[in-house]
Amino acid sequence: MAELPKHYNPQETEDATYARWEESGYFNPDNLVKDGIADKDAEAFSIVLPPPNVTGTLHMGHAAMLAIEDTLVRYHRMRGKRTLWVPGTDHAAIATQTKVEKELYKKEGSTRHDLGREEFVKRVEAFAQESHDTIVNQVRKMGSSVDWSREAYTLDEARNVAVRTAFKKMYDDGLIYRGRRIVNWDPRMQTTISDDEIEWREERTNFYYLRYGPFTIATARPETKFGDKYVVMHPDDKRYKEYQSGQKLTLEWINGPVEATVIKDEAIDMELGTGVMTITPWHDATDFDIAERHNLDAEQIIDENGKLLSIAGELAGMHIKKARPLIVEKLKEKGLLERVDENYIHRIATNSRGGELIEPQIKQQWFVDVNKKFTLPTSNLKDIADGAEVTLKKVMQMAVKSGQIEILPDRFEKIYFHWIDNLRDWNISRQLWYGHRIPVYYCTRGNSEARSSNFETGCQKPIVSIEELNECPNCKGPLEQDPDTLDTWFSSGLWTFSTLGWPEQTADLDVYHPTNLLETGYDILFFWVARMILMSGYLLGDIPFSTVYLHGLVRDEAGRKMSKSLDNIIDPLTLIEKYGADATRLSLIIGAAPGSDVKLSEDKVRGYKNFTNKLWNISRFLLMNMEDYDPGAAVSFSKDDRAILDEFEKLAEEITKDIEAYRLYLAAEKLYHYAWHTFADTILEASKPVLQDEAARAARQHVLATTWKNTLKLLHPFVPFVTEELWRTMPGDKRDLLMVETWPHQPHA
RNA sequence: GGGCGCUUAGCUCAGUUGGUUAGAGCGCAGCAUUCACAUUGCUGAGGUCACAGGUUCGAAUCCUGUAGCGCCCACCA
Repeated sequence: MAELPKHYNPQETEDATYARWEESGYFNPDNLVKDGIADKDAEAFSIVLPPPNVTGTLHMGHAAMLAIEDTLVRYHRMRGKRTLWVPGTDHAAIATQTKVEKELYKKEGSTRHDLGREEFVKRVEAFAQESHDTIVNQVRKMGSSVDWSREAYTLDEARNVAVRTAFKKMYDDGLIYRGRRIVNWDPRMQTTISDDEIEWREERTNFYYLRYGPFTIATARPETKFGDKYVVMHPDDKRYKEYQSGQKLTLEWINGPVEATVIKDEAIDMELGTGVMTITPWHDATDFDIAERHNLDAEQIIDENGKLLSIAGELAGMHIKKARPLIVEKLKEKGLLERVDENYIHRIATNSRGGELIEPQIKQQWFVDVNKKFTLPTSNLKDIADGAEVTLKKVMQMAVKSGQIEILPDRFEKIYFHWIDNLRDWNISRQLWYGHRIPVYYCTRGNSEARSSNFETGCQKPIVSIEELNECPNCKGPLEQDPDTLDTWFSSGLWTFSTLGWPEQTADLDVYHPTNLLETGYDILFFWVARMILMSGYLLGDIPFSTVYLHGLVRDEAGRKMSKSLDNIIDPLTLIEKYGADATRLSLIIGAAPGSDVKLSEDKVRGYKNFTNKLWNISRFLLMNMEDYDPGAAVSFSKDDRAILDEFEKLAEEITKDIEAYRLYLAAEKLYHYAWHTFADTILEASKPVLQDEAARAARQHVLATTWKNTLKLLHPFVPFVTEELWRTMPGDKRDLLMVETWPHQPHA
């Protein structure tokens, strides 16, 4: 038996250990079955890796995610289950495209339009590939036991088929429609974004009270007011009962007299200001809704670059930022400005990916209708019968309300329901070039404005196709594909089953779907988790996973978010190099209850590095006292021997319970305490004289060897590298790899 | 405006359905040096469990209120 070095040096062994795991093939459950490690009809345990964005490198949040998921996966694998963890990456359309556009502008001074669509997409693909390789390397460094043979990308060929299939089915069921609606337009990125991608900020601005005929109206955005020709008040407002709905008034406005129409609508807050407002349906969501209800005209004031249109008269062509003070000046001159409130707090919408101001615009876009009824032919959803008529909203609600999906911590279930209650139709089209192109074609024969026509008859209808089309299937005429791409979450929503082969009815889909667990950050509960429930519910009539485990954010030691501007980012790879992957993993698991943020400091990681060294030295001590150990010899245990074995049994039971209940932080802490302060400080110290005693030595050797081996098993999911390395040195019966050893406690036995 | 959460030792956090003197890690103080490990061991100091009421034989734990911090949602023009 070789003697171990005095200290544990993770750098020397981690990569080789990972290579041994990978070469064994046991990350792939098919091999577990083939080699008899898992029974061929053993229970399955499957999770998908939330695919990291190919926008660069992994951060501490990813490291936390990998640590938690790998711990659970390794536990279930040791429990003898057919365990599958599917890896992959996400094309993250808007984030990736923005990143490449920025670099392009910085390095070459050119825009995507200078390159053209095809060339630009090539550049993005090259960047994505590079990021992908970096990410894959980092995933390995963390020790993640993912099945690389099943790796997927949200934008690869197989996923494209899934996306087009899903789109077509939804379109055919009337759940996807194209419509002119008010959307969130980012003038800088030149694309729309969904409601969820908006980040609201508060800003102190001037609030202008303007004379509008006999009324006073108020606005923070006078530059939108040129075209206002509807004046709206609440139907119950007694102050304005002399005005009738539909009544016309001629009054003096910014660029001369206008004919205004009185509208009565209950959306108006009588308490607020004067209780009267004018509306700008083209550039405000509330106003748009009012206009829709009363069938009013909408006029565009601001163009897609944020500049005023001809309606602004002499200010046409000017950017709204510049124009505002000039408009105010003009209003003042005309005597239309009554007063200004200078301390008004205005909420402004910005793009959460890039921070640019959002300018609402009316645009032709594709939407998913979340309130439209459809029939679910077959349903595995609890409380929804085969053939039931439901809506997407209802599917999302029922999956959680019925208890079929459990969200941890459970307070997020409330947040989830609240979000669904407020959910509006999902804008899925993006004016980006990187992403799944919308699988819709327009026949352009005799129809030069194909995309803006209303598609009533024949081949003037849009053609939705799973296969790529080159000519119109009706008239063989030329086709034009919709230039837009899909919201990245449309493809991510399919992730649990698109990675398993859907739309093919594969064996993987049969065995591993629904997945058991979805572990991700709480910040993407709506973006992703909800969309997966929607897609799986609709396309499969099933849940995508039965448990959702939401981890918190990894913050710096002062509790601040890690960000470039604060320069407080800790790179997981740096930590791994300095302290080892095991110490890094433990520091992200201990003290991290689901849903709560973790504060990370290097001190914490250093502490766990010491712990891995302690484990090393426990083994070292044991080996030094095992030269004459005969694992097969019959021994009789003393009372103390039995006490050690009993105590371990209790520990194993507790750890198992904690892991089953997703209390990883508790399990890890208990193991830490047991290994260090019970096994090393108490049991080993007490064993030193016992090992000197000829009569008691053999039994104690046996107790220490078996207990320590079992402790390594319990520890393995948390600190896989050091335990795997130590496993090689342990005497007695064992499998080659600790990774596929049997868990030392069977629950429900 | 609506909703949710947090507040326990200097710091980071446990405390699983209310039950004996409230725990851990880090940090701090003292002691120990060729013992598996100084990346160590032993000992110790340190808490009116945010505050005020209430329920109970018994409350860090349940209820009500207050304060501070944080998060989510929302069409106050």
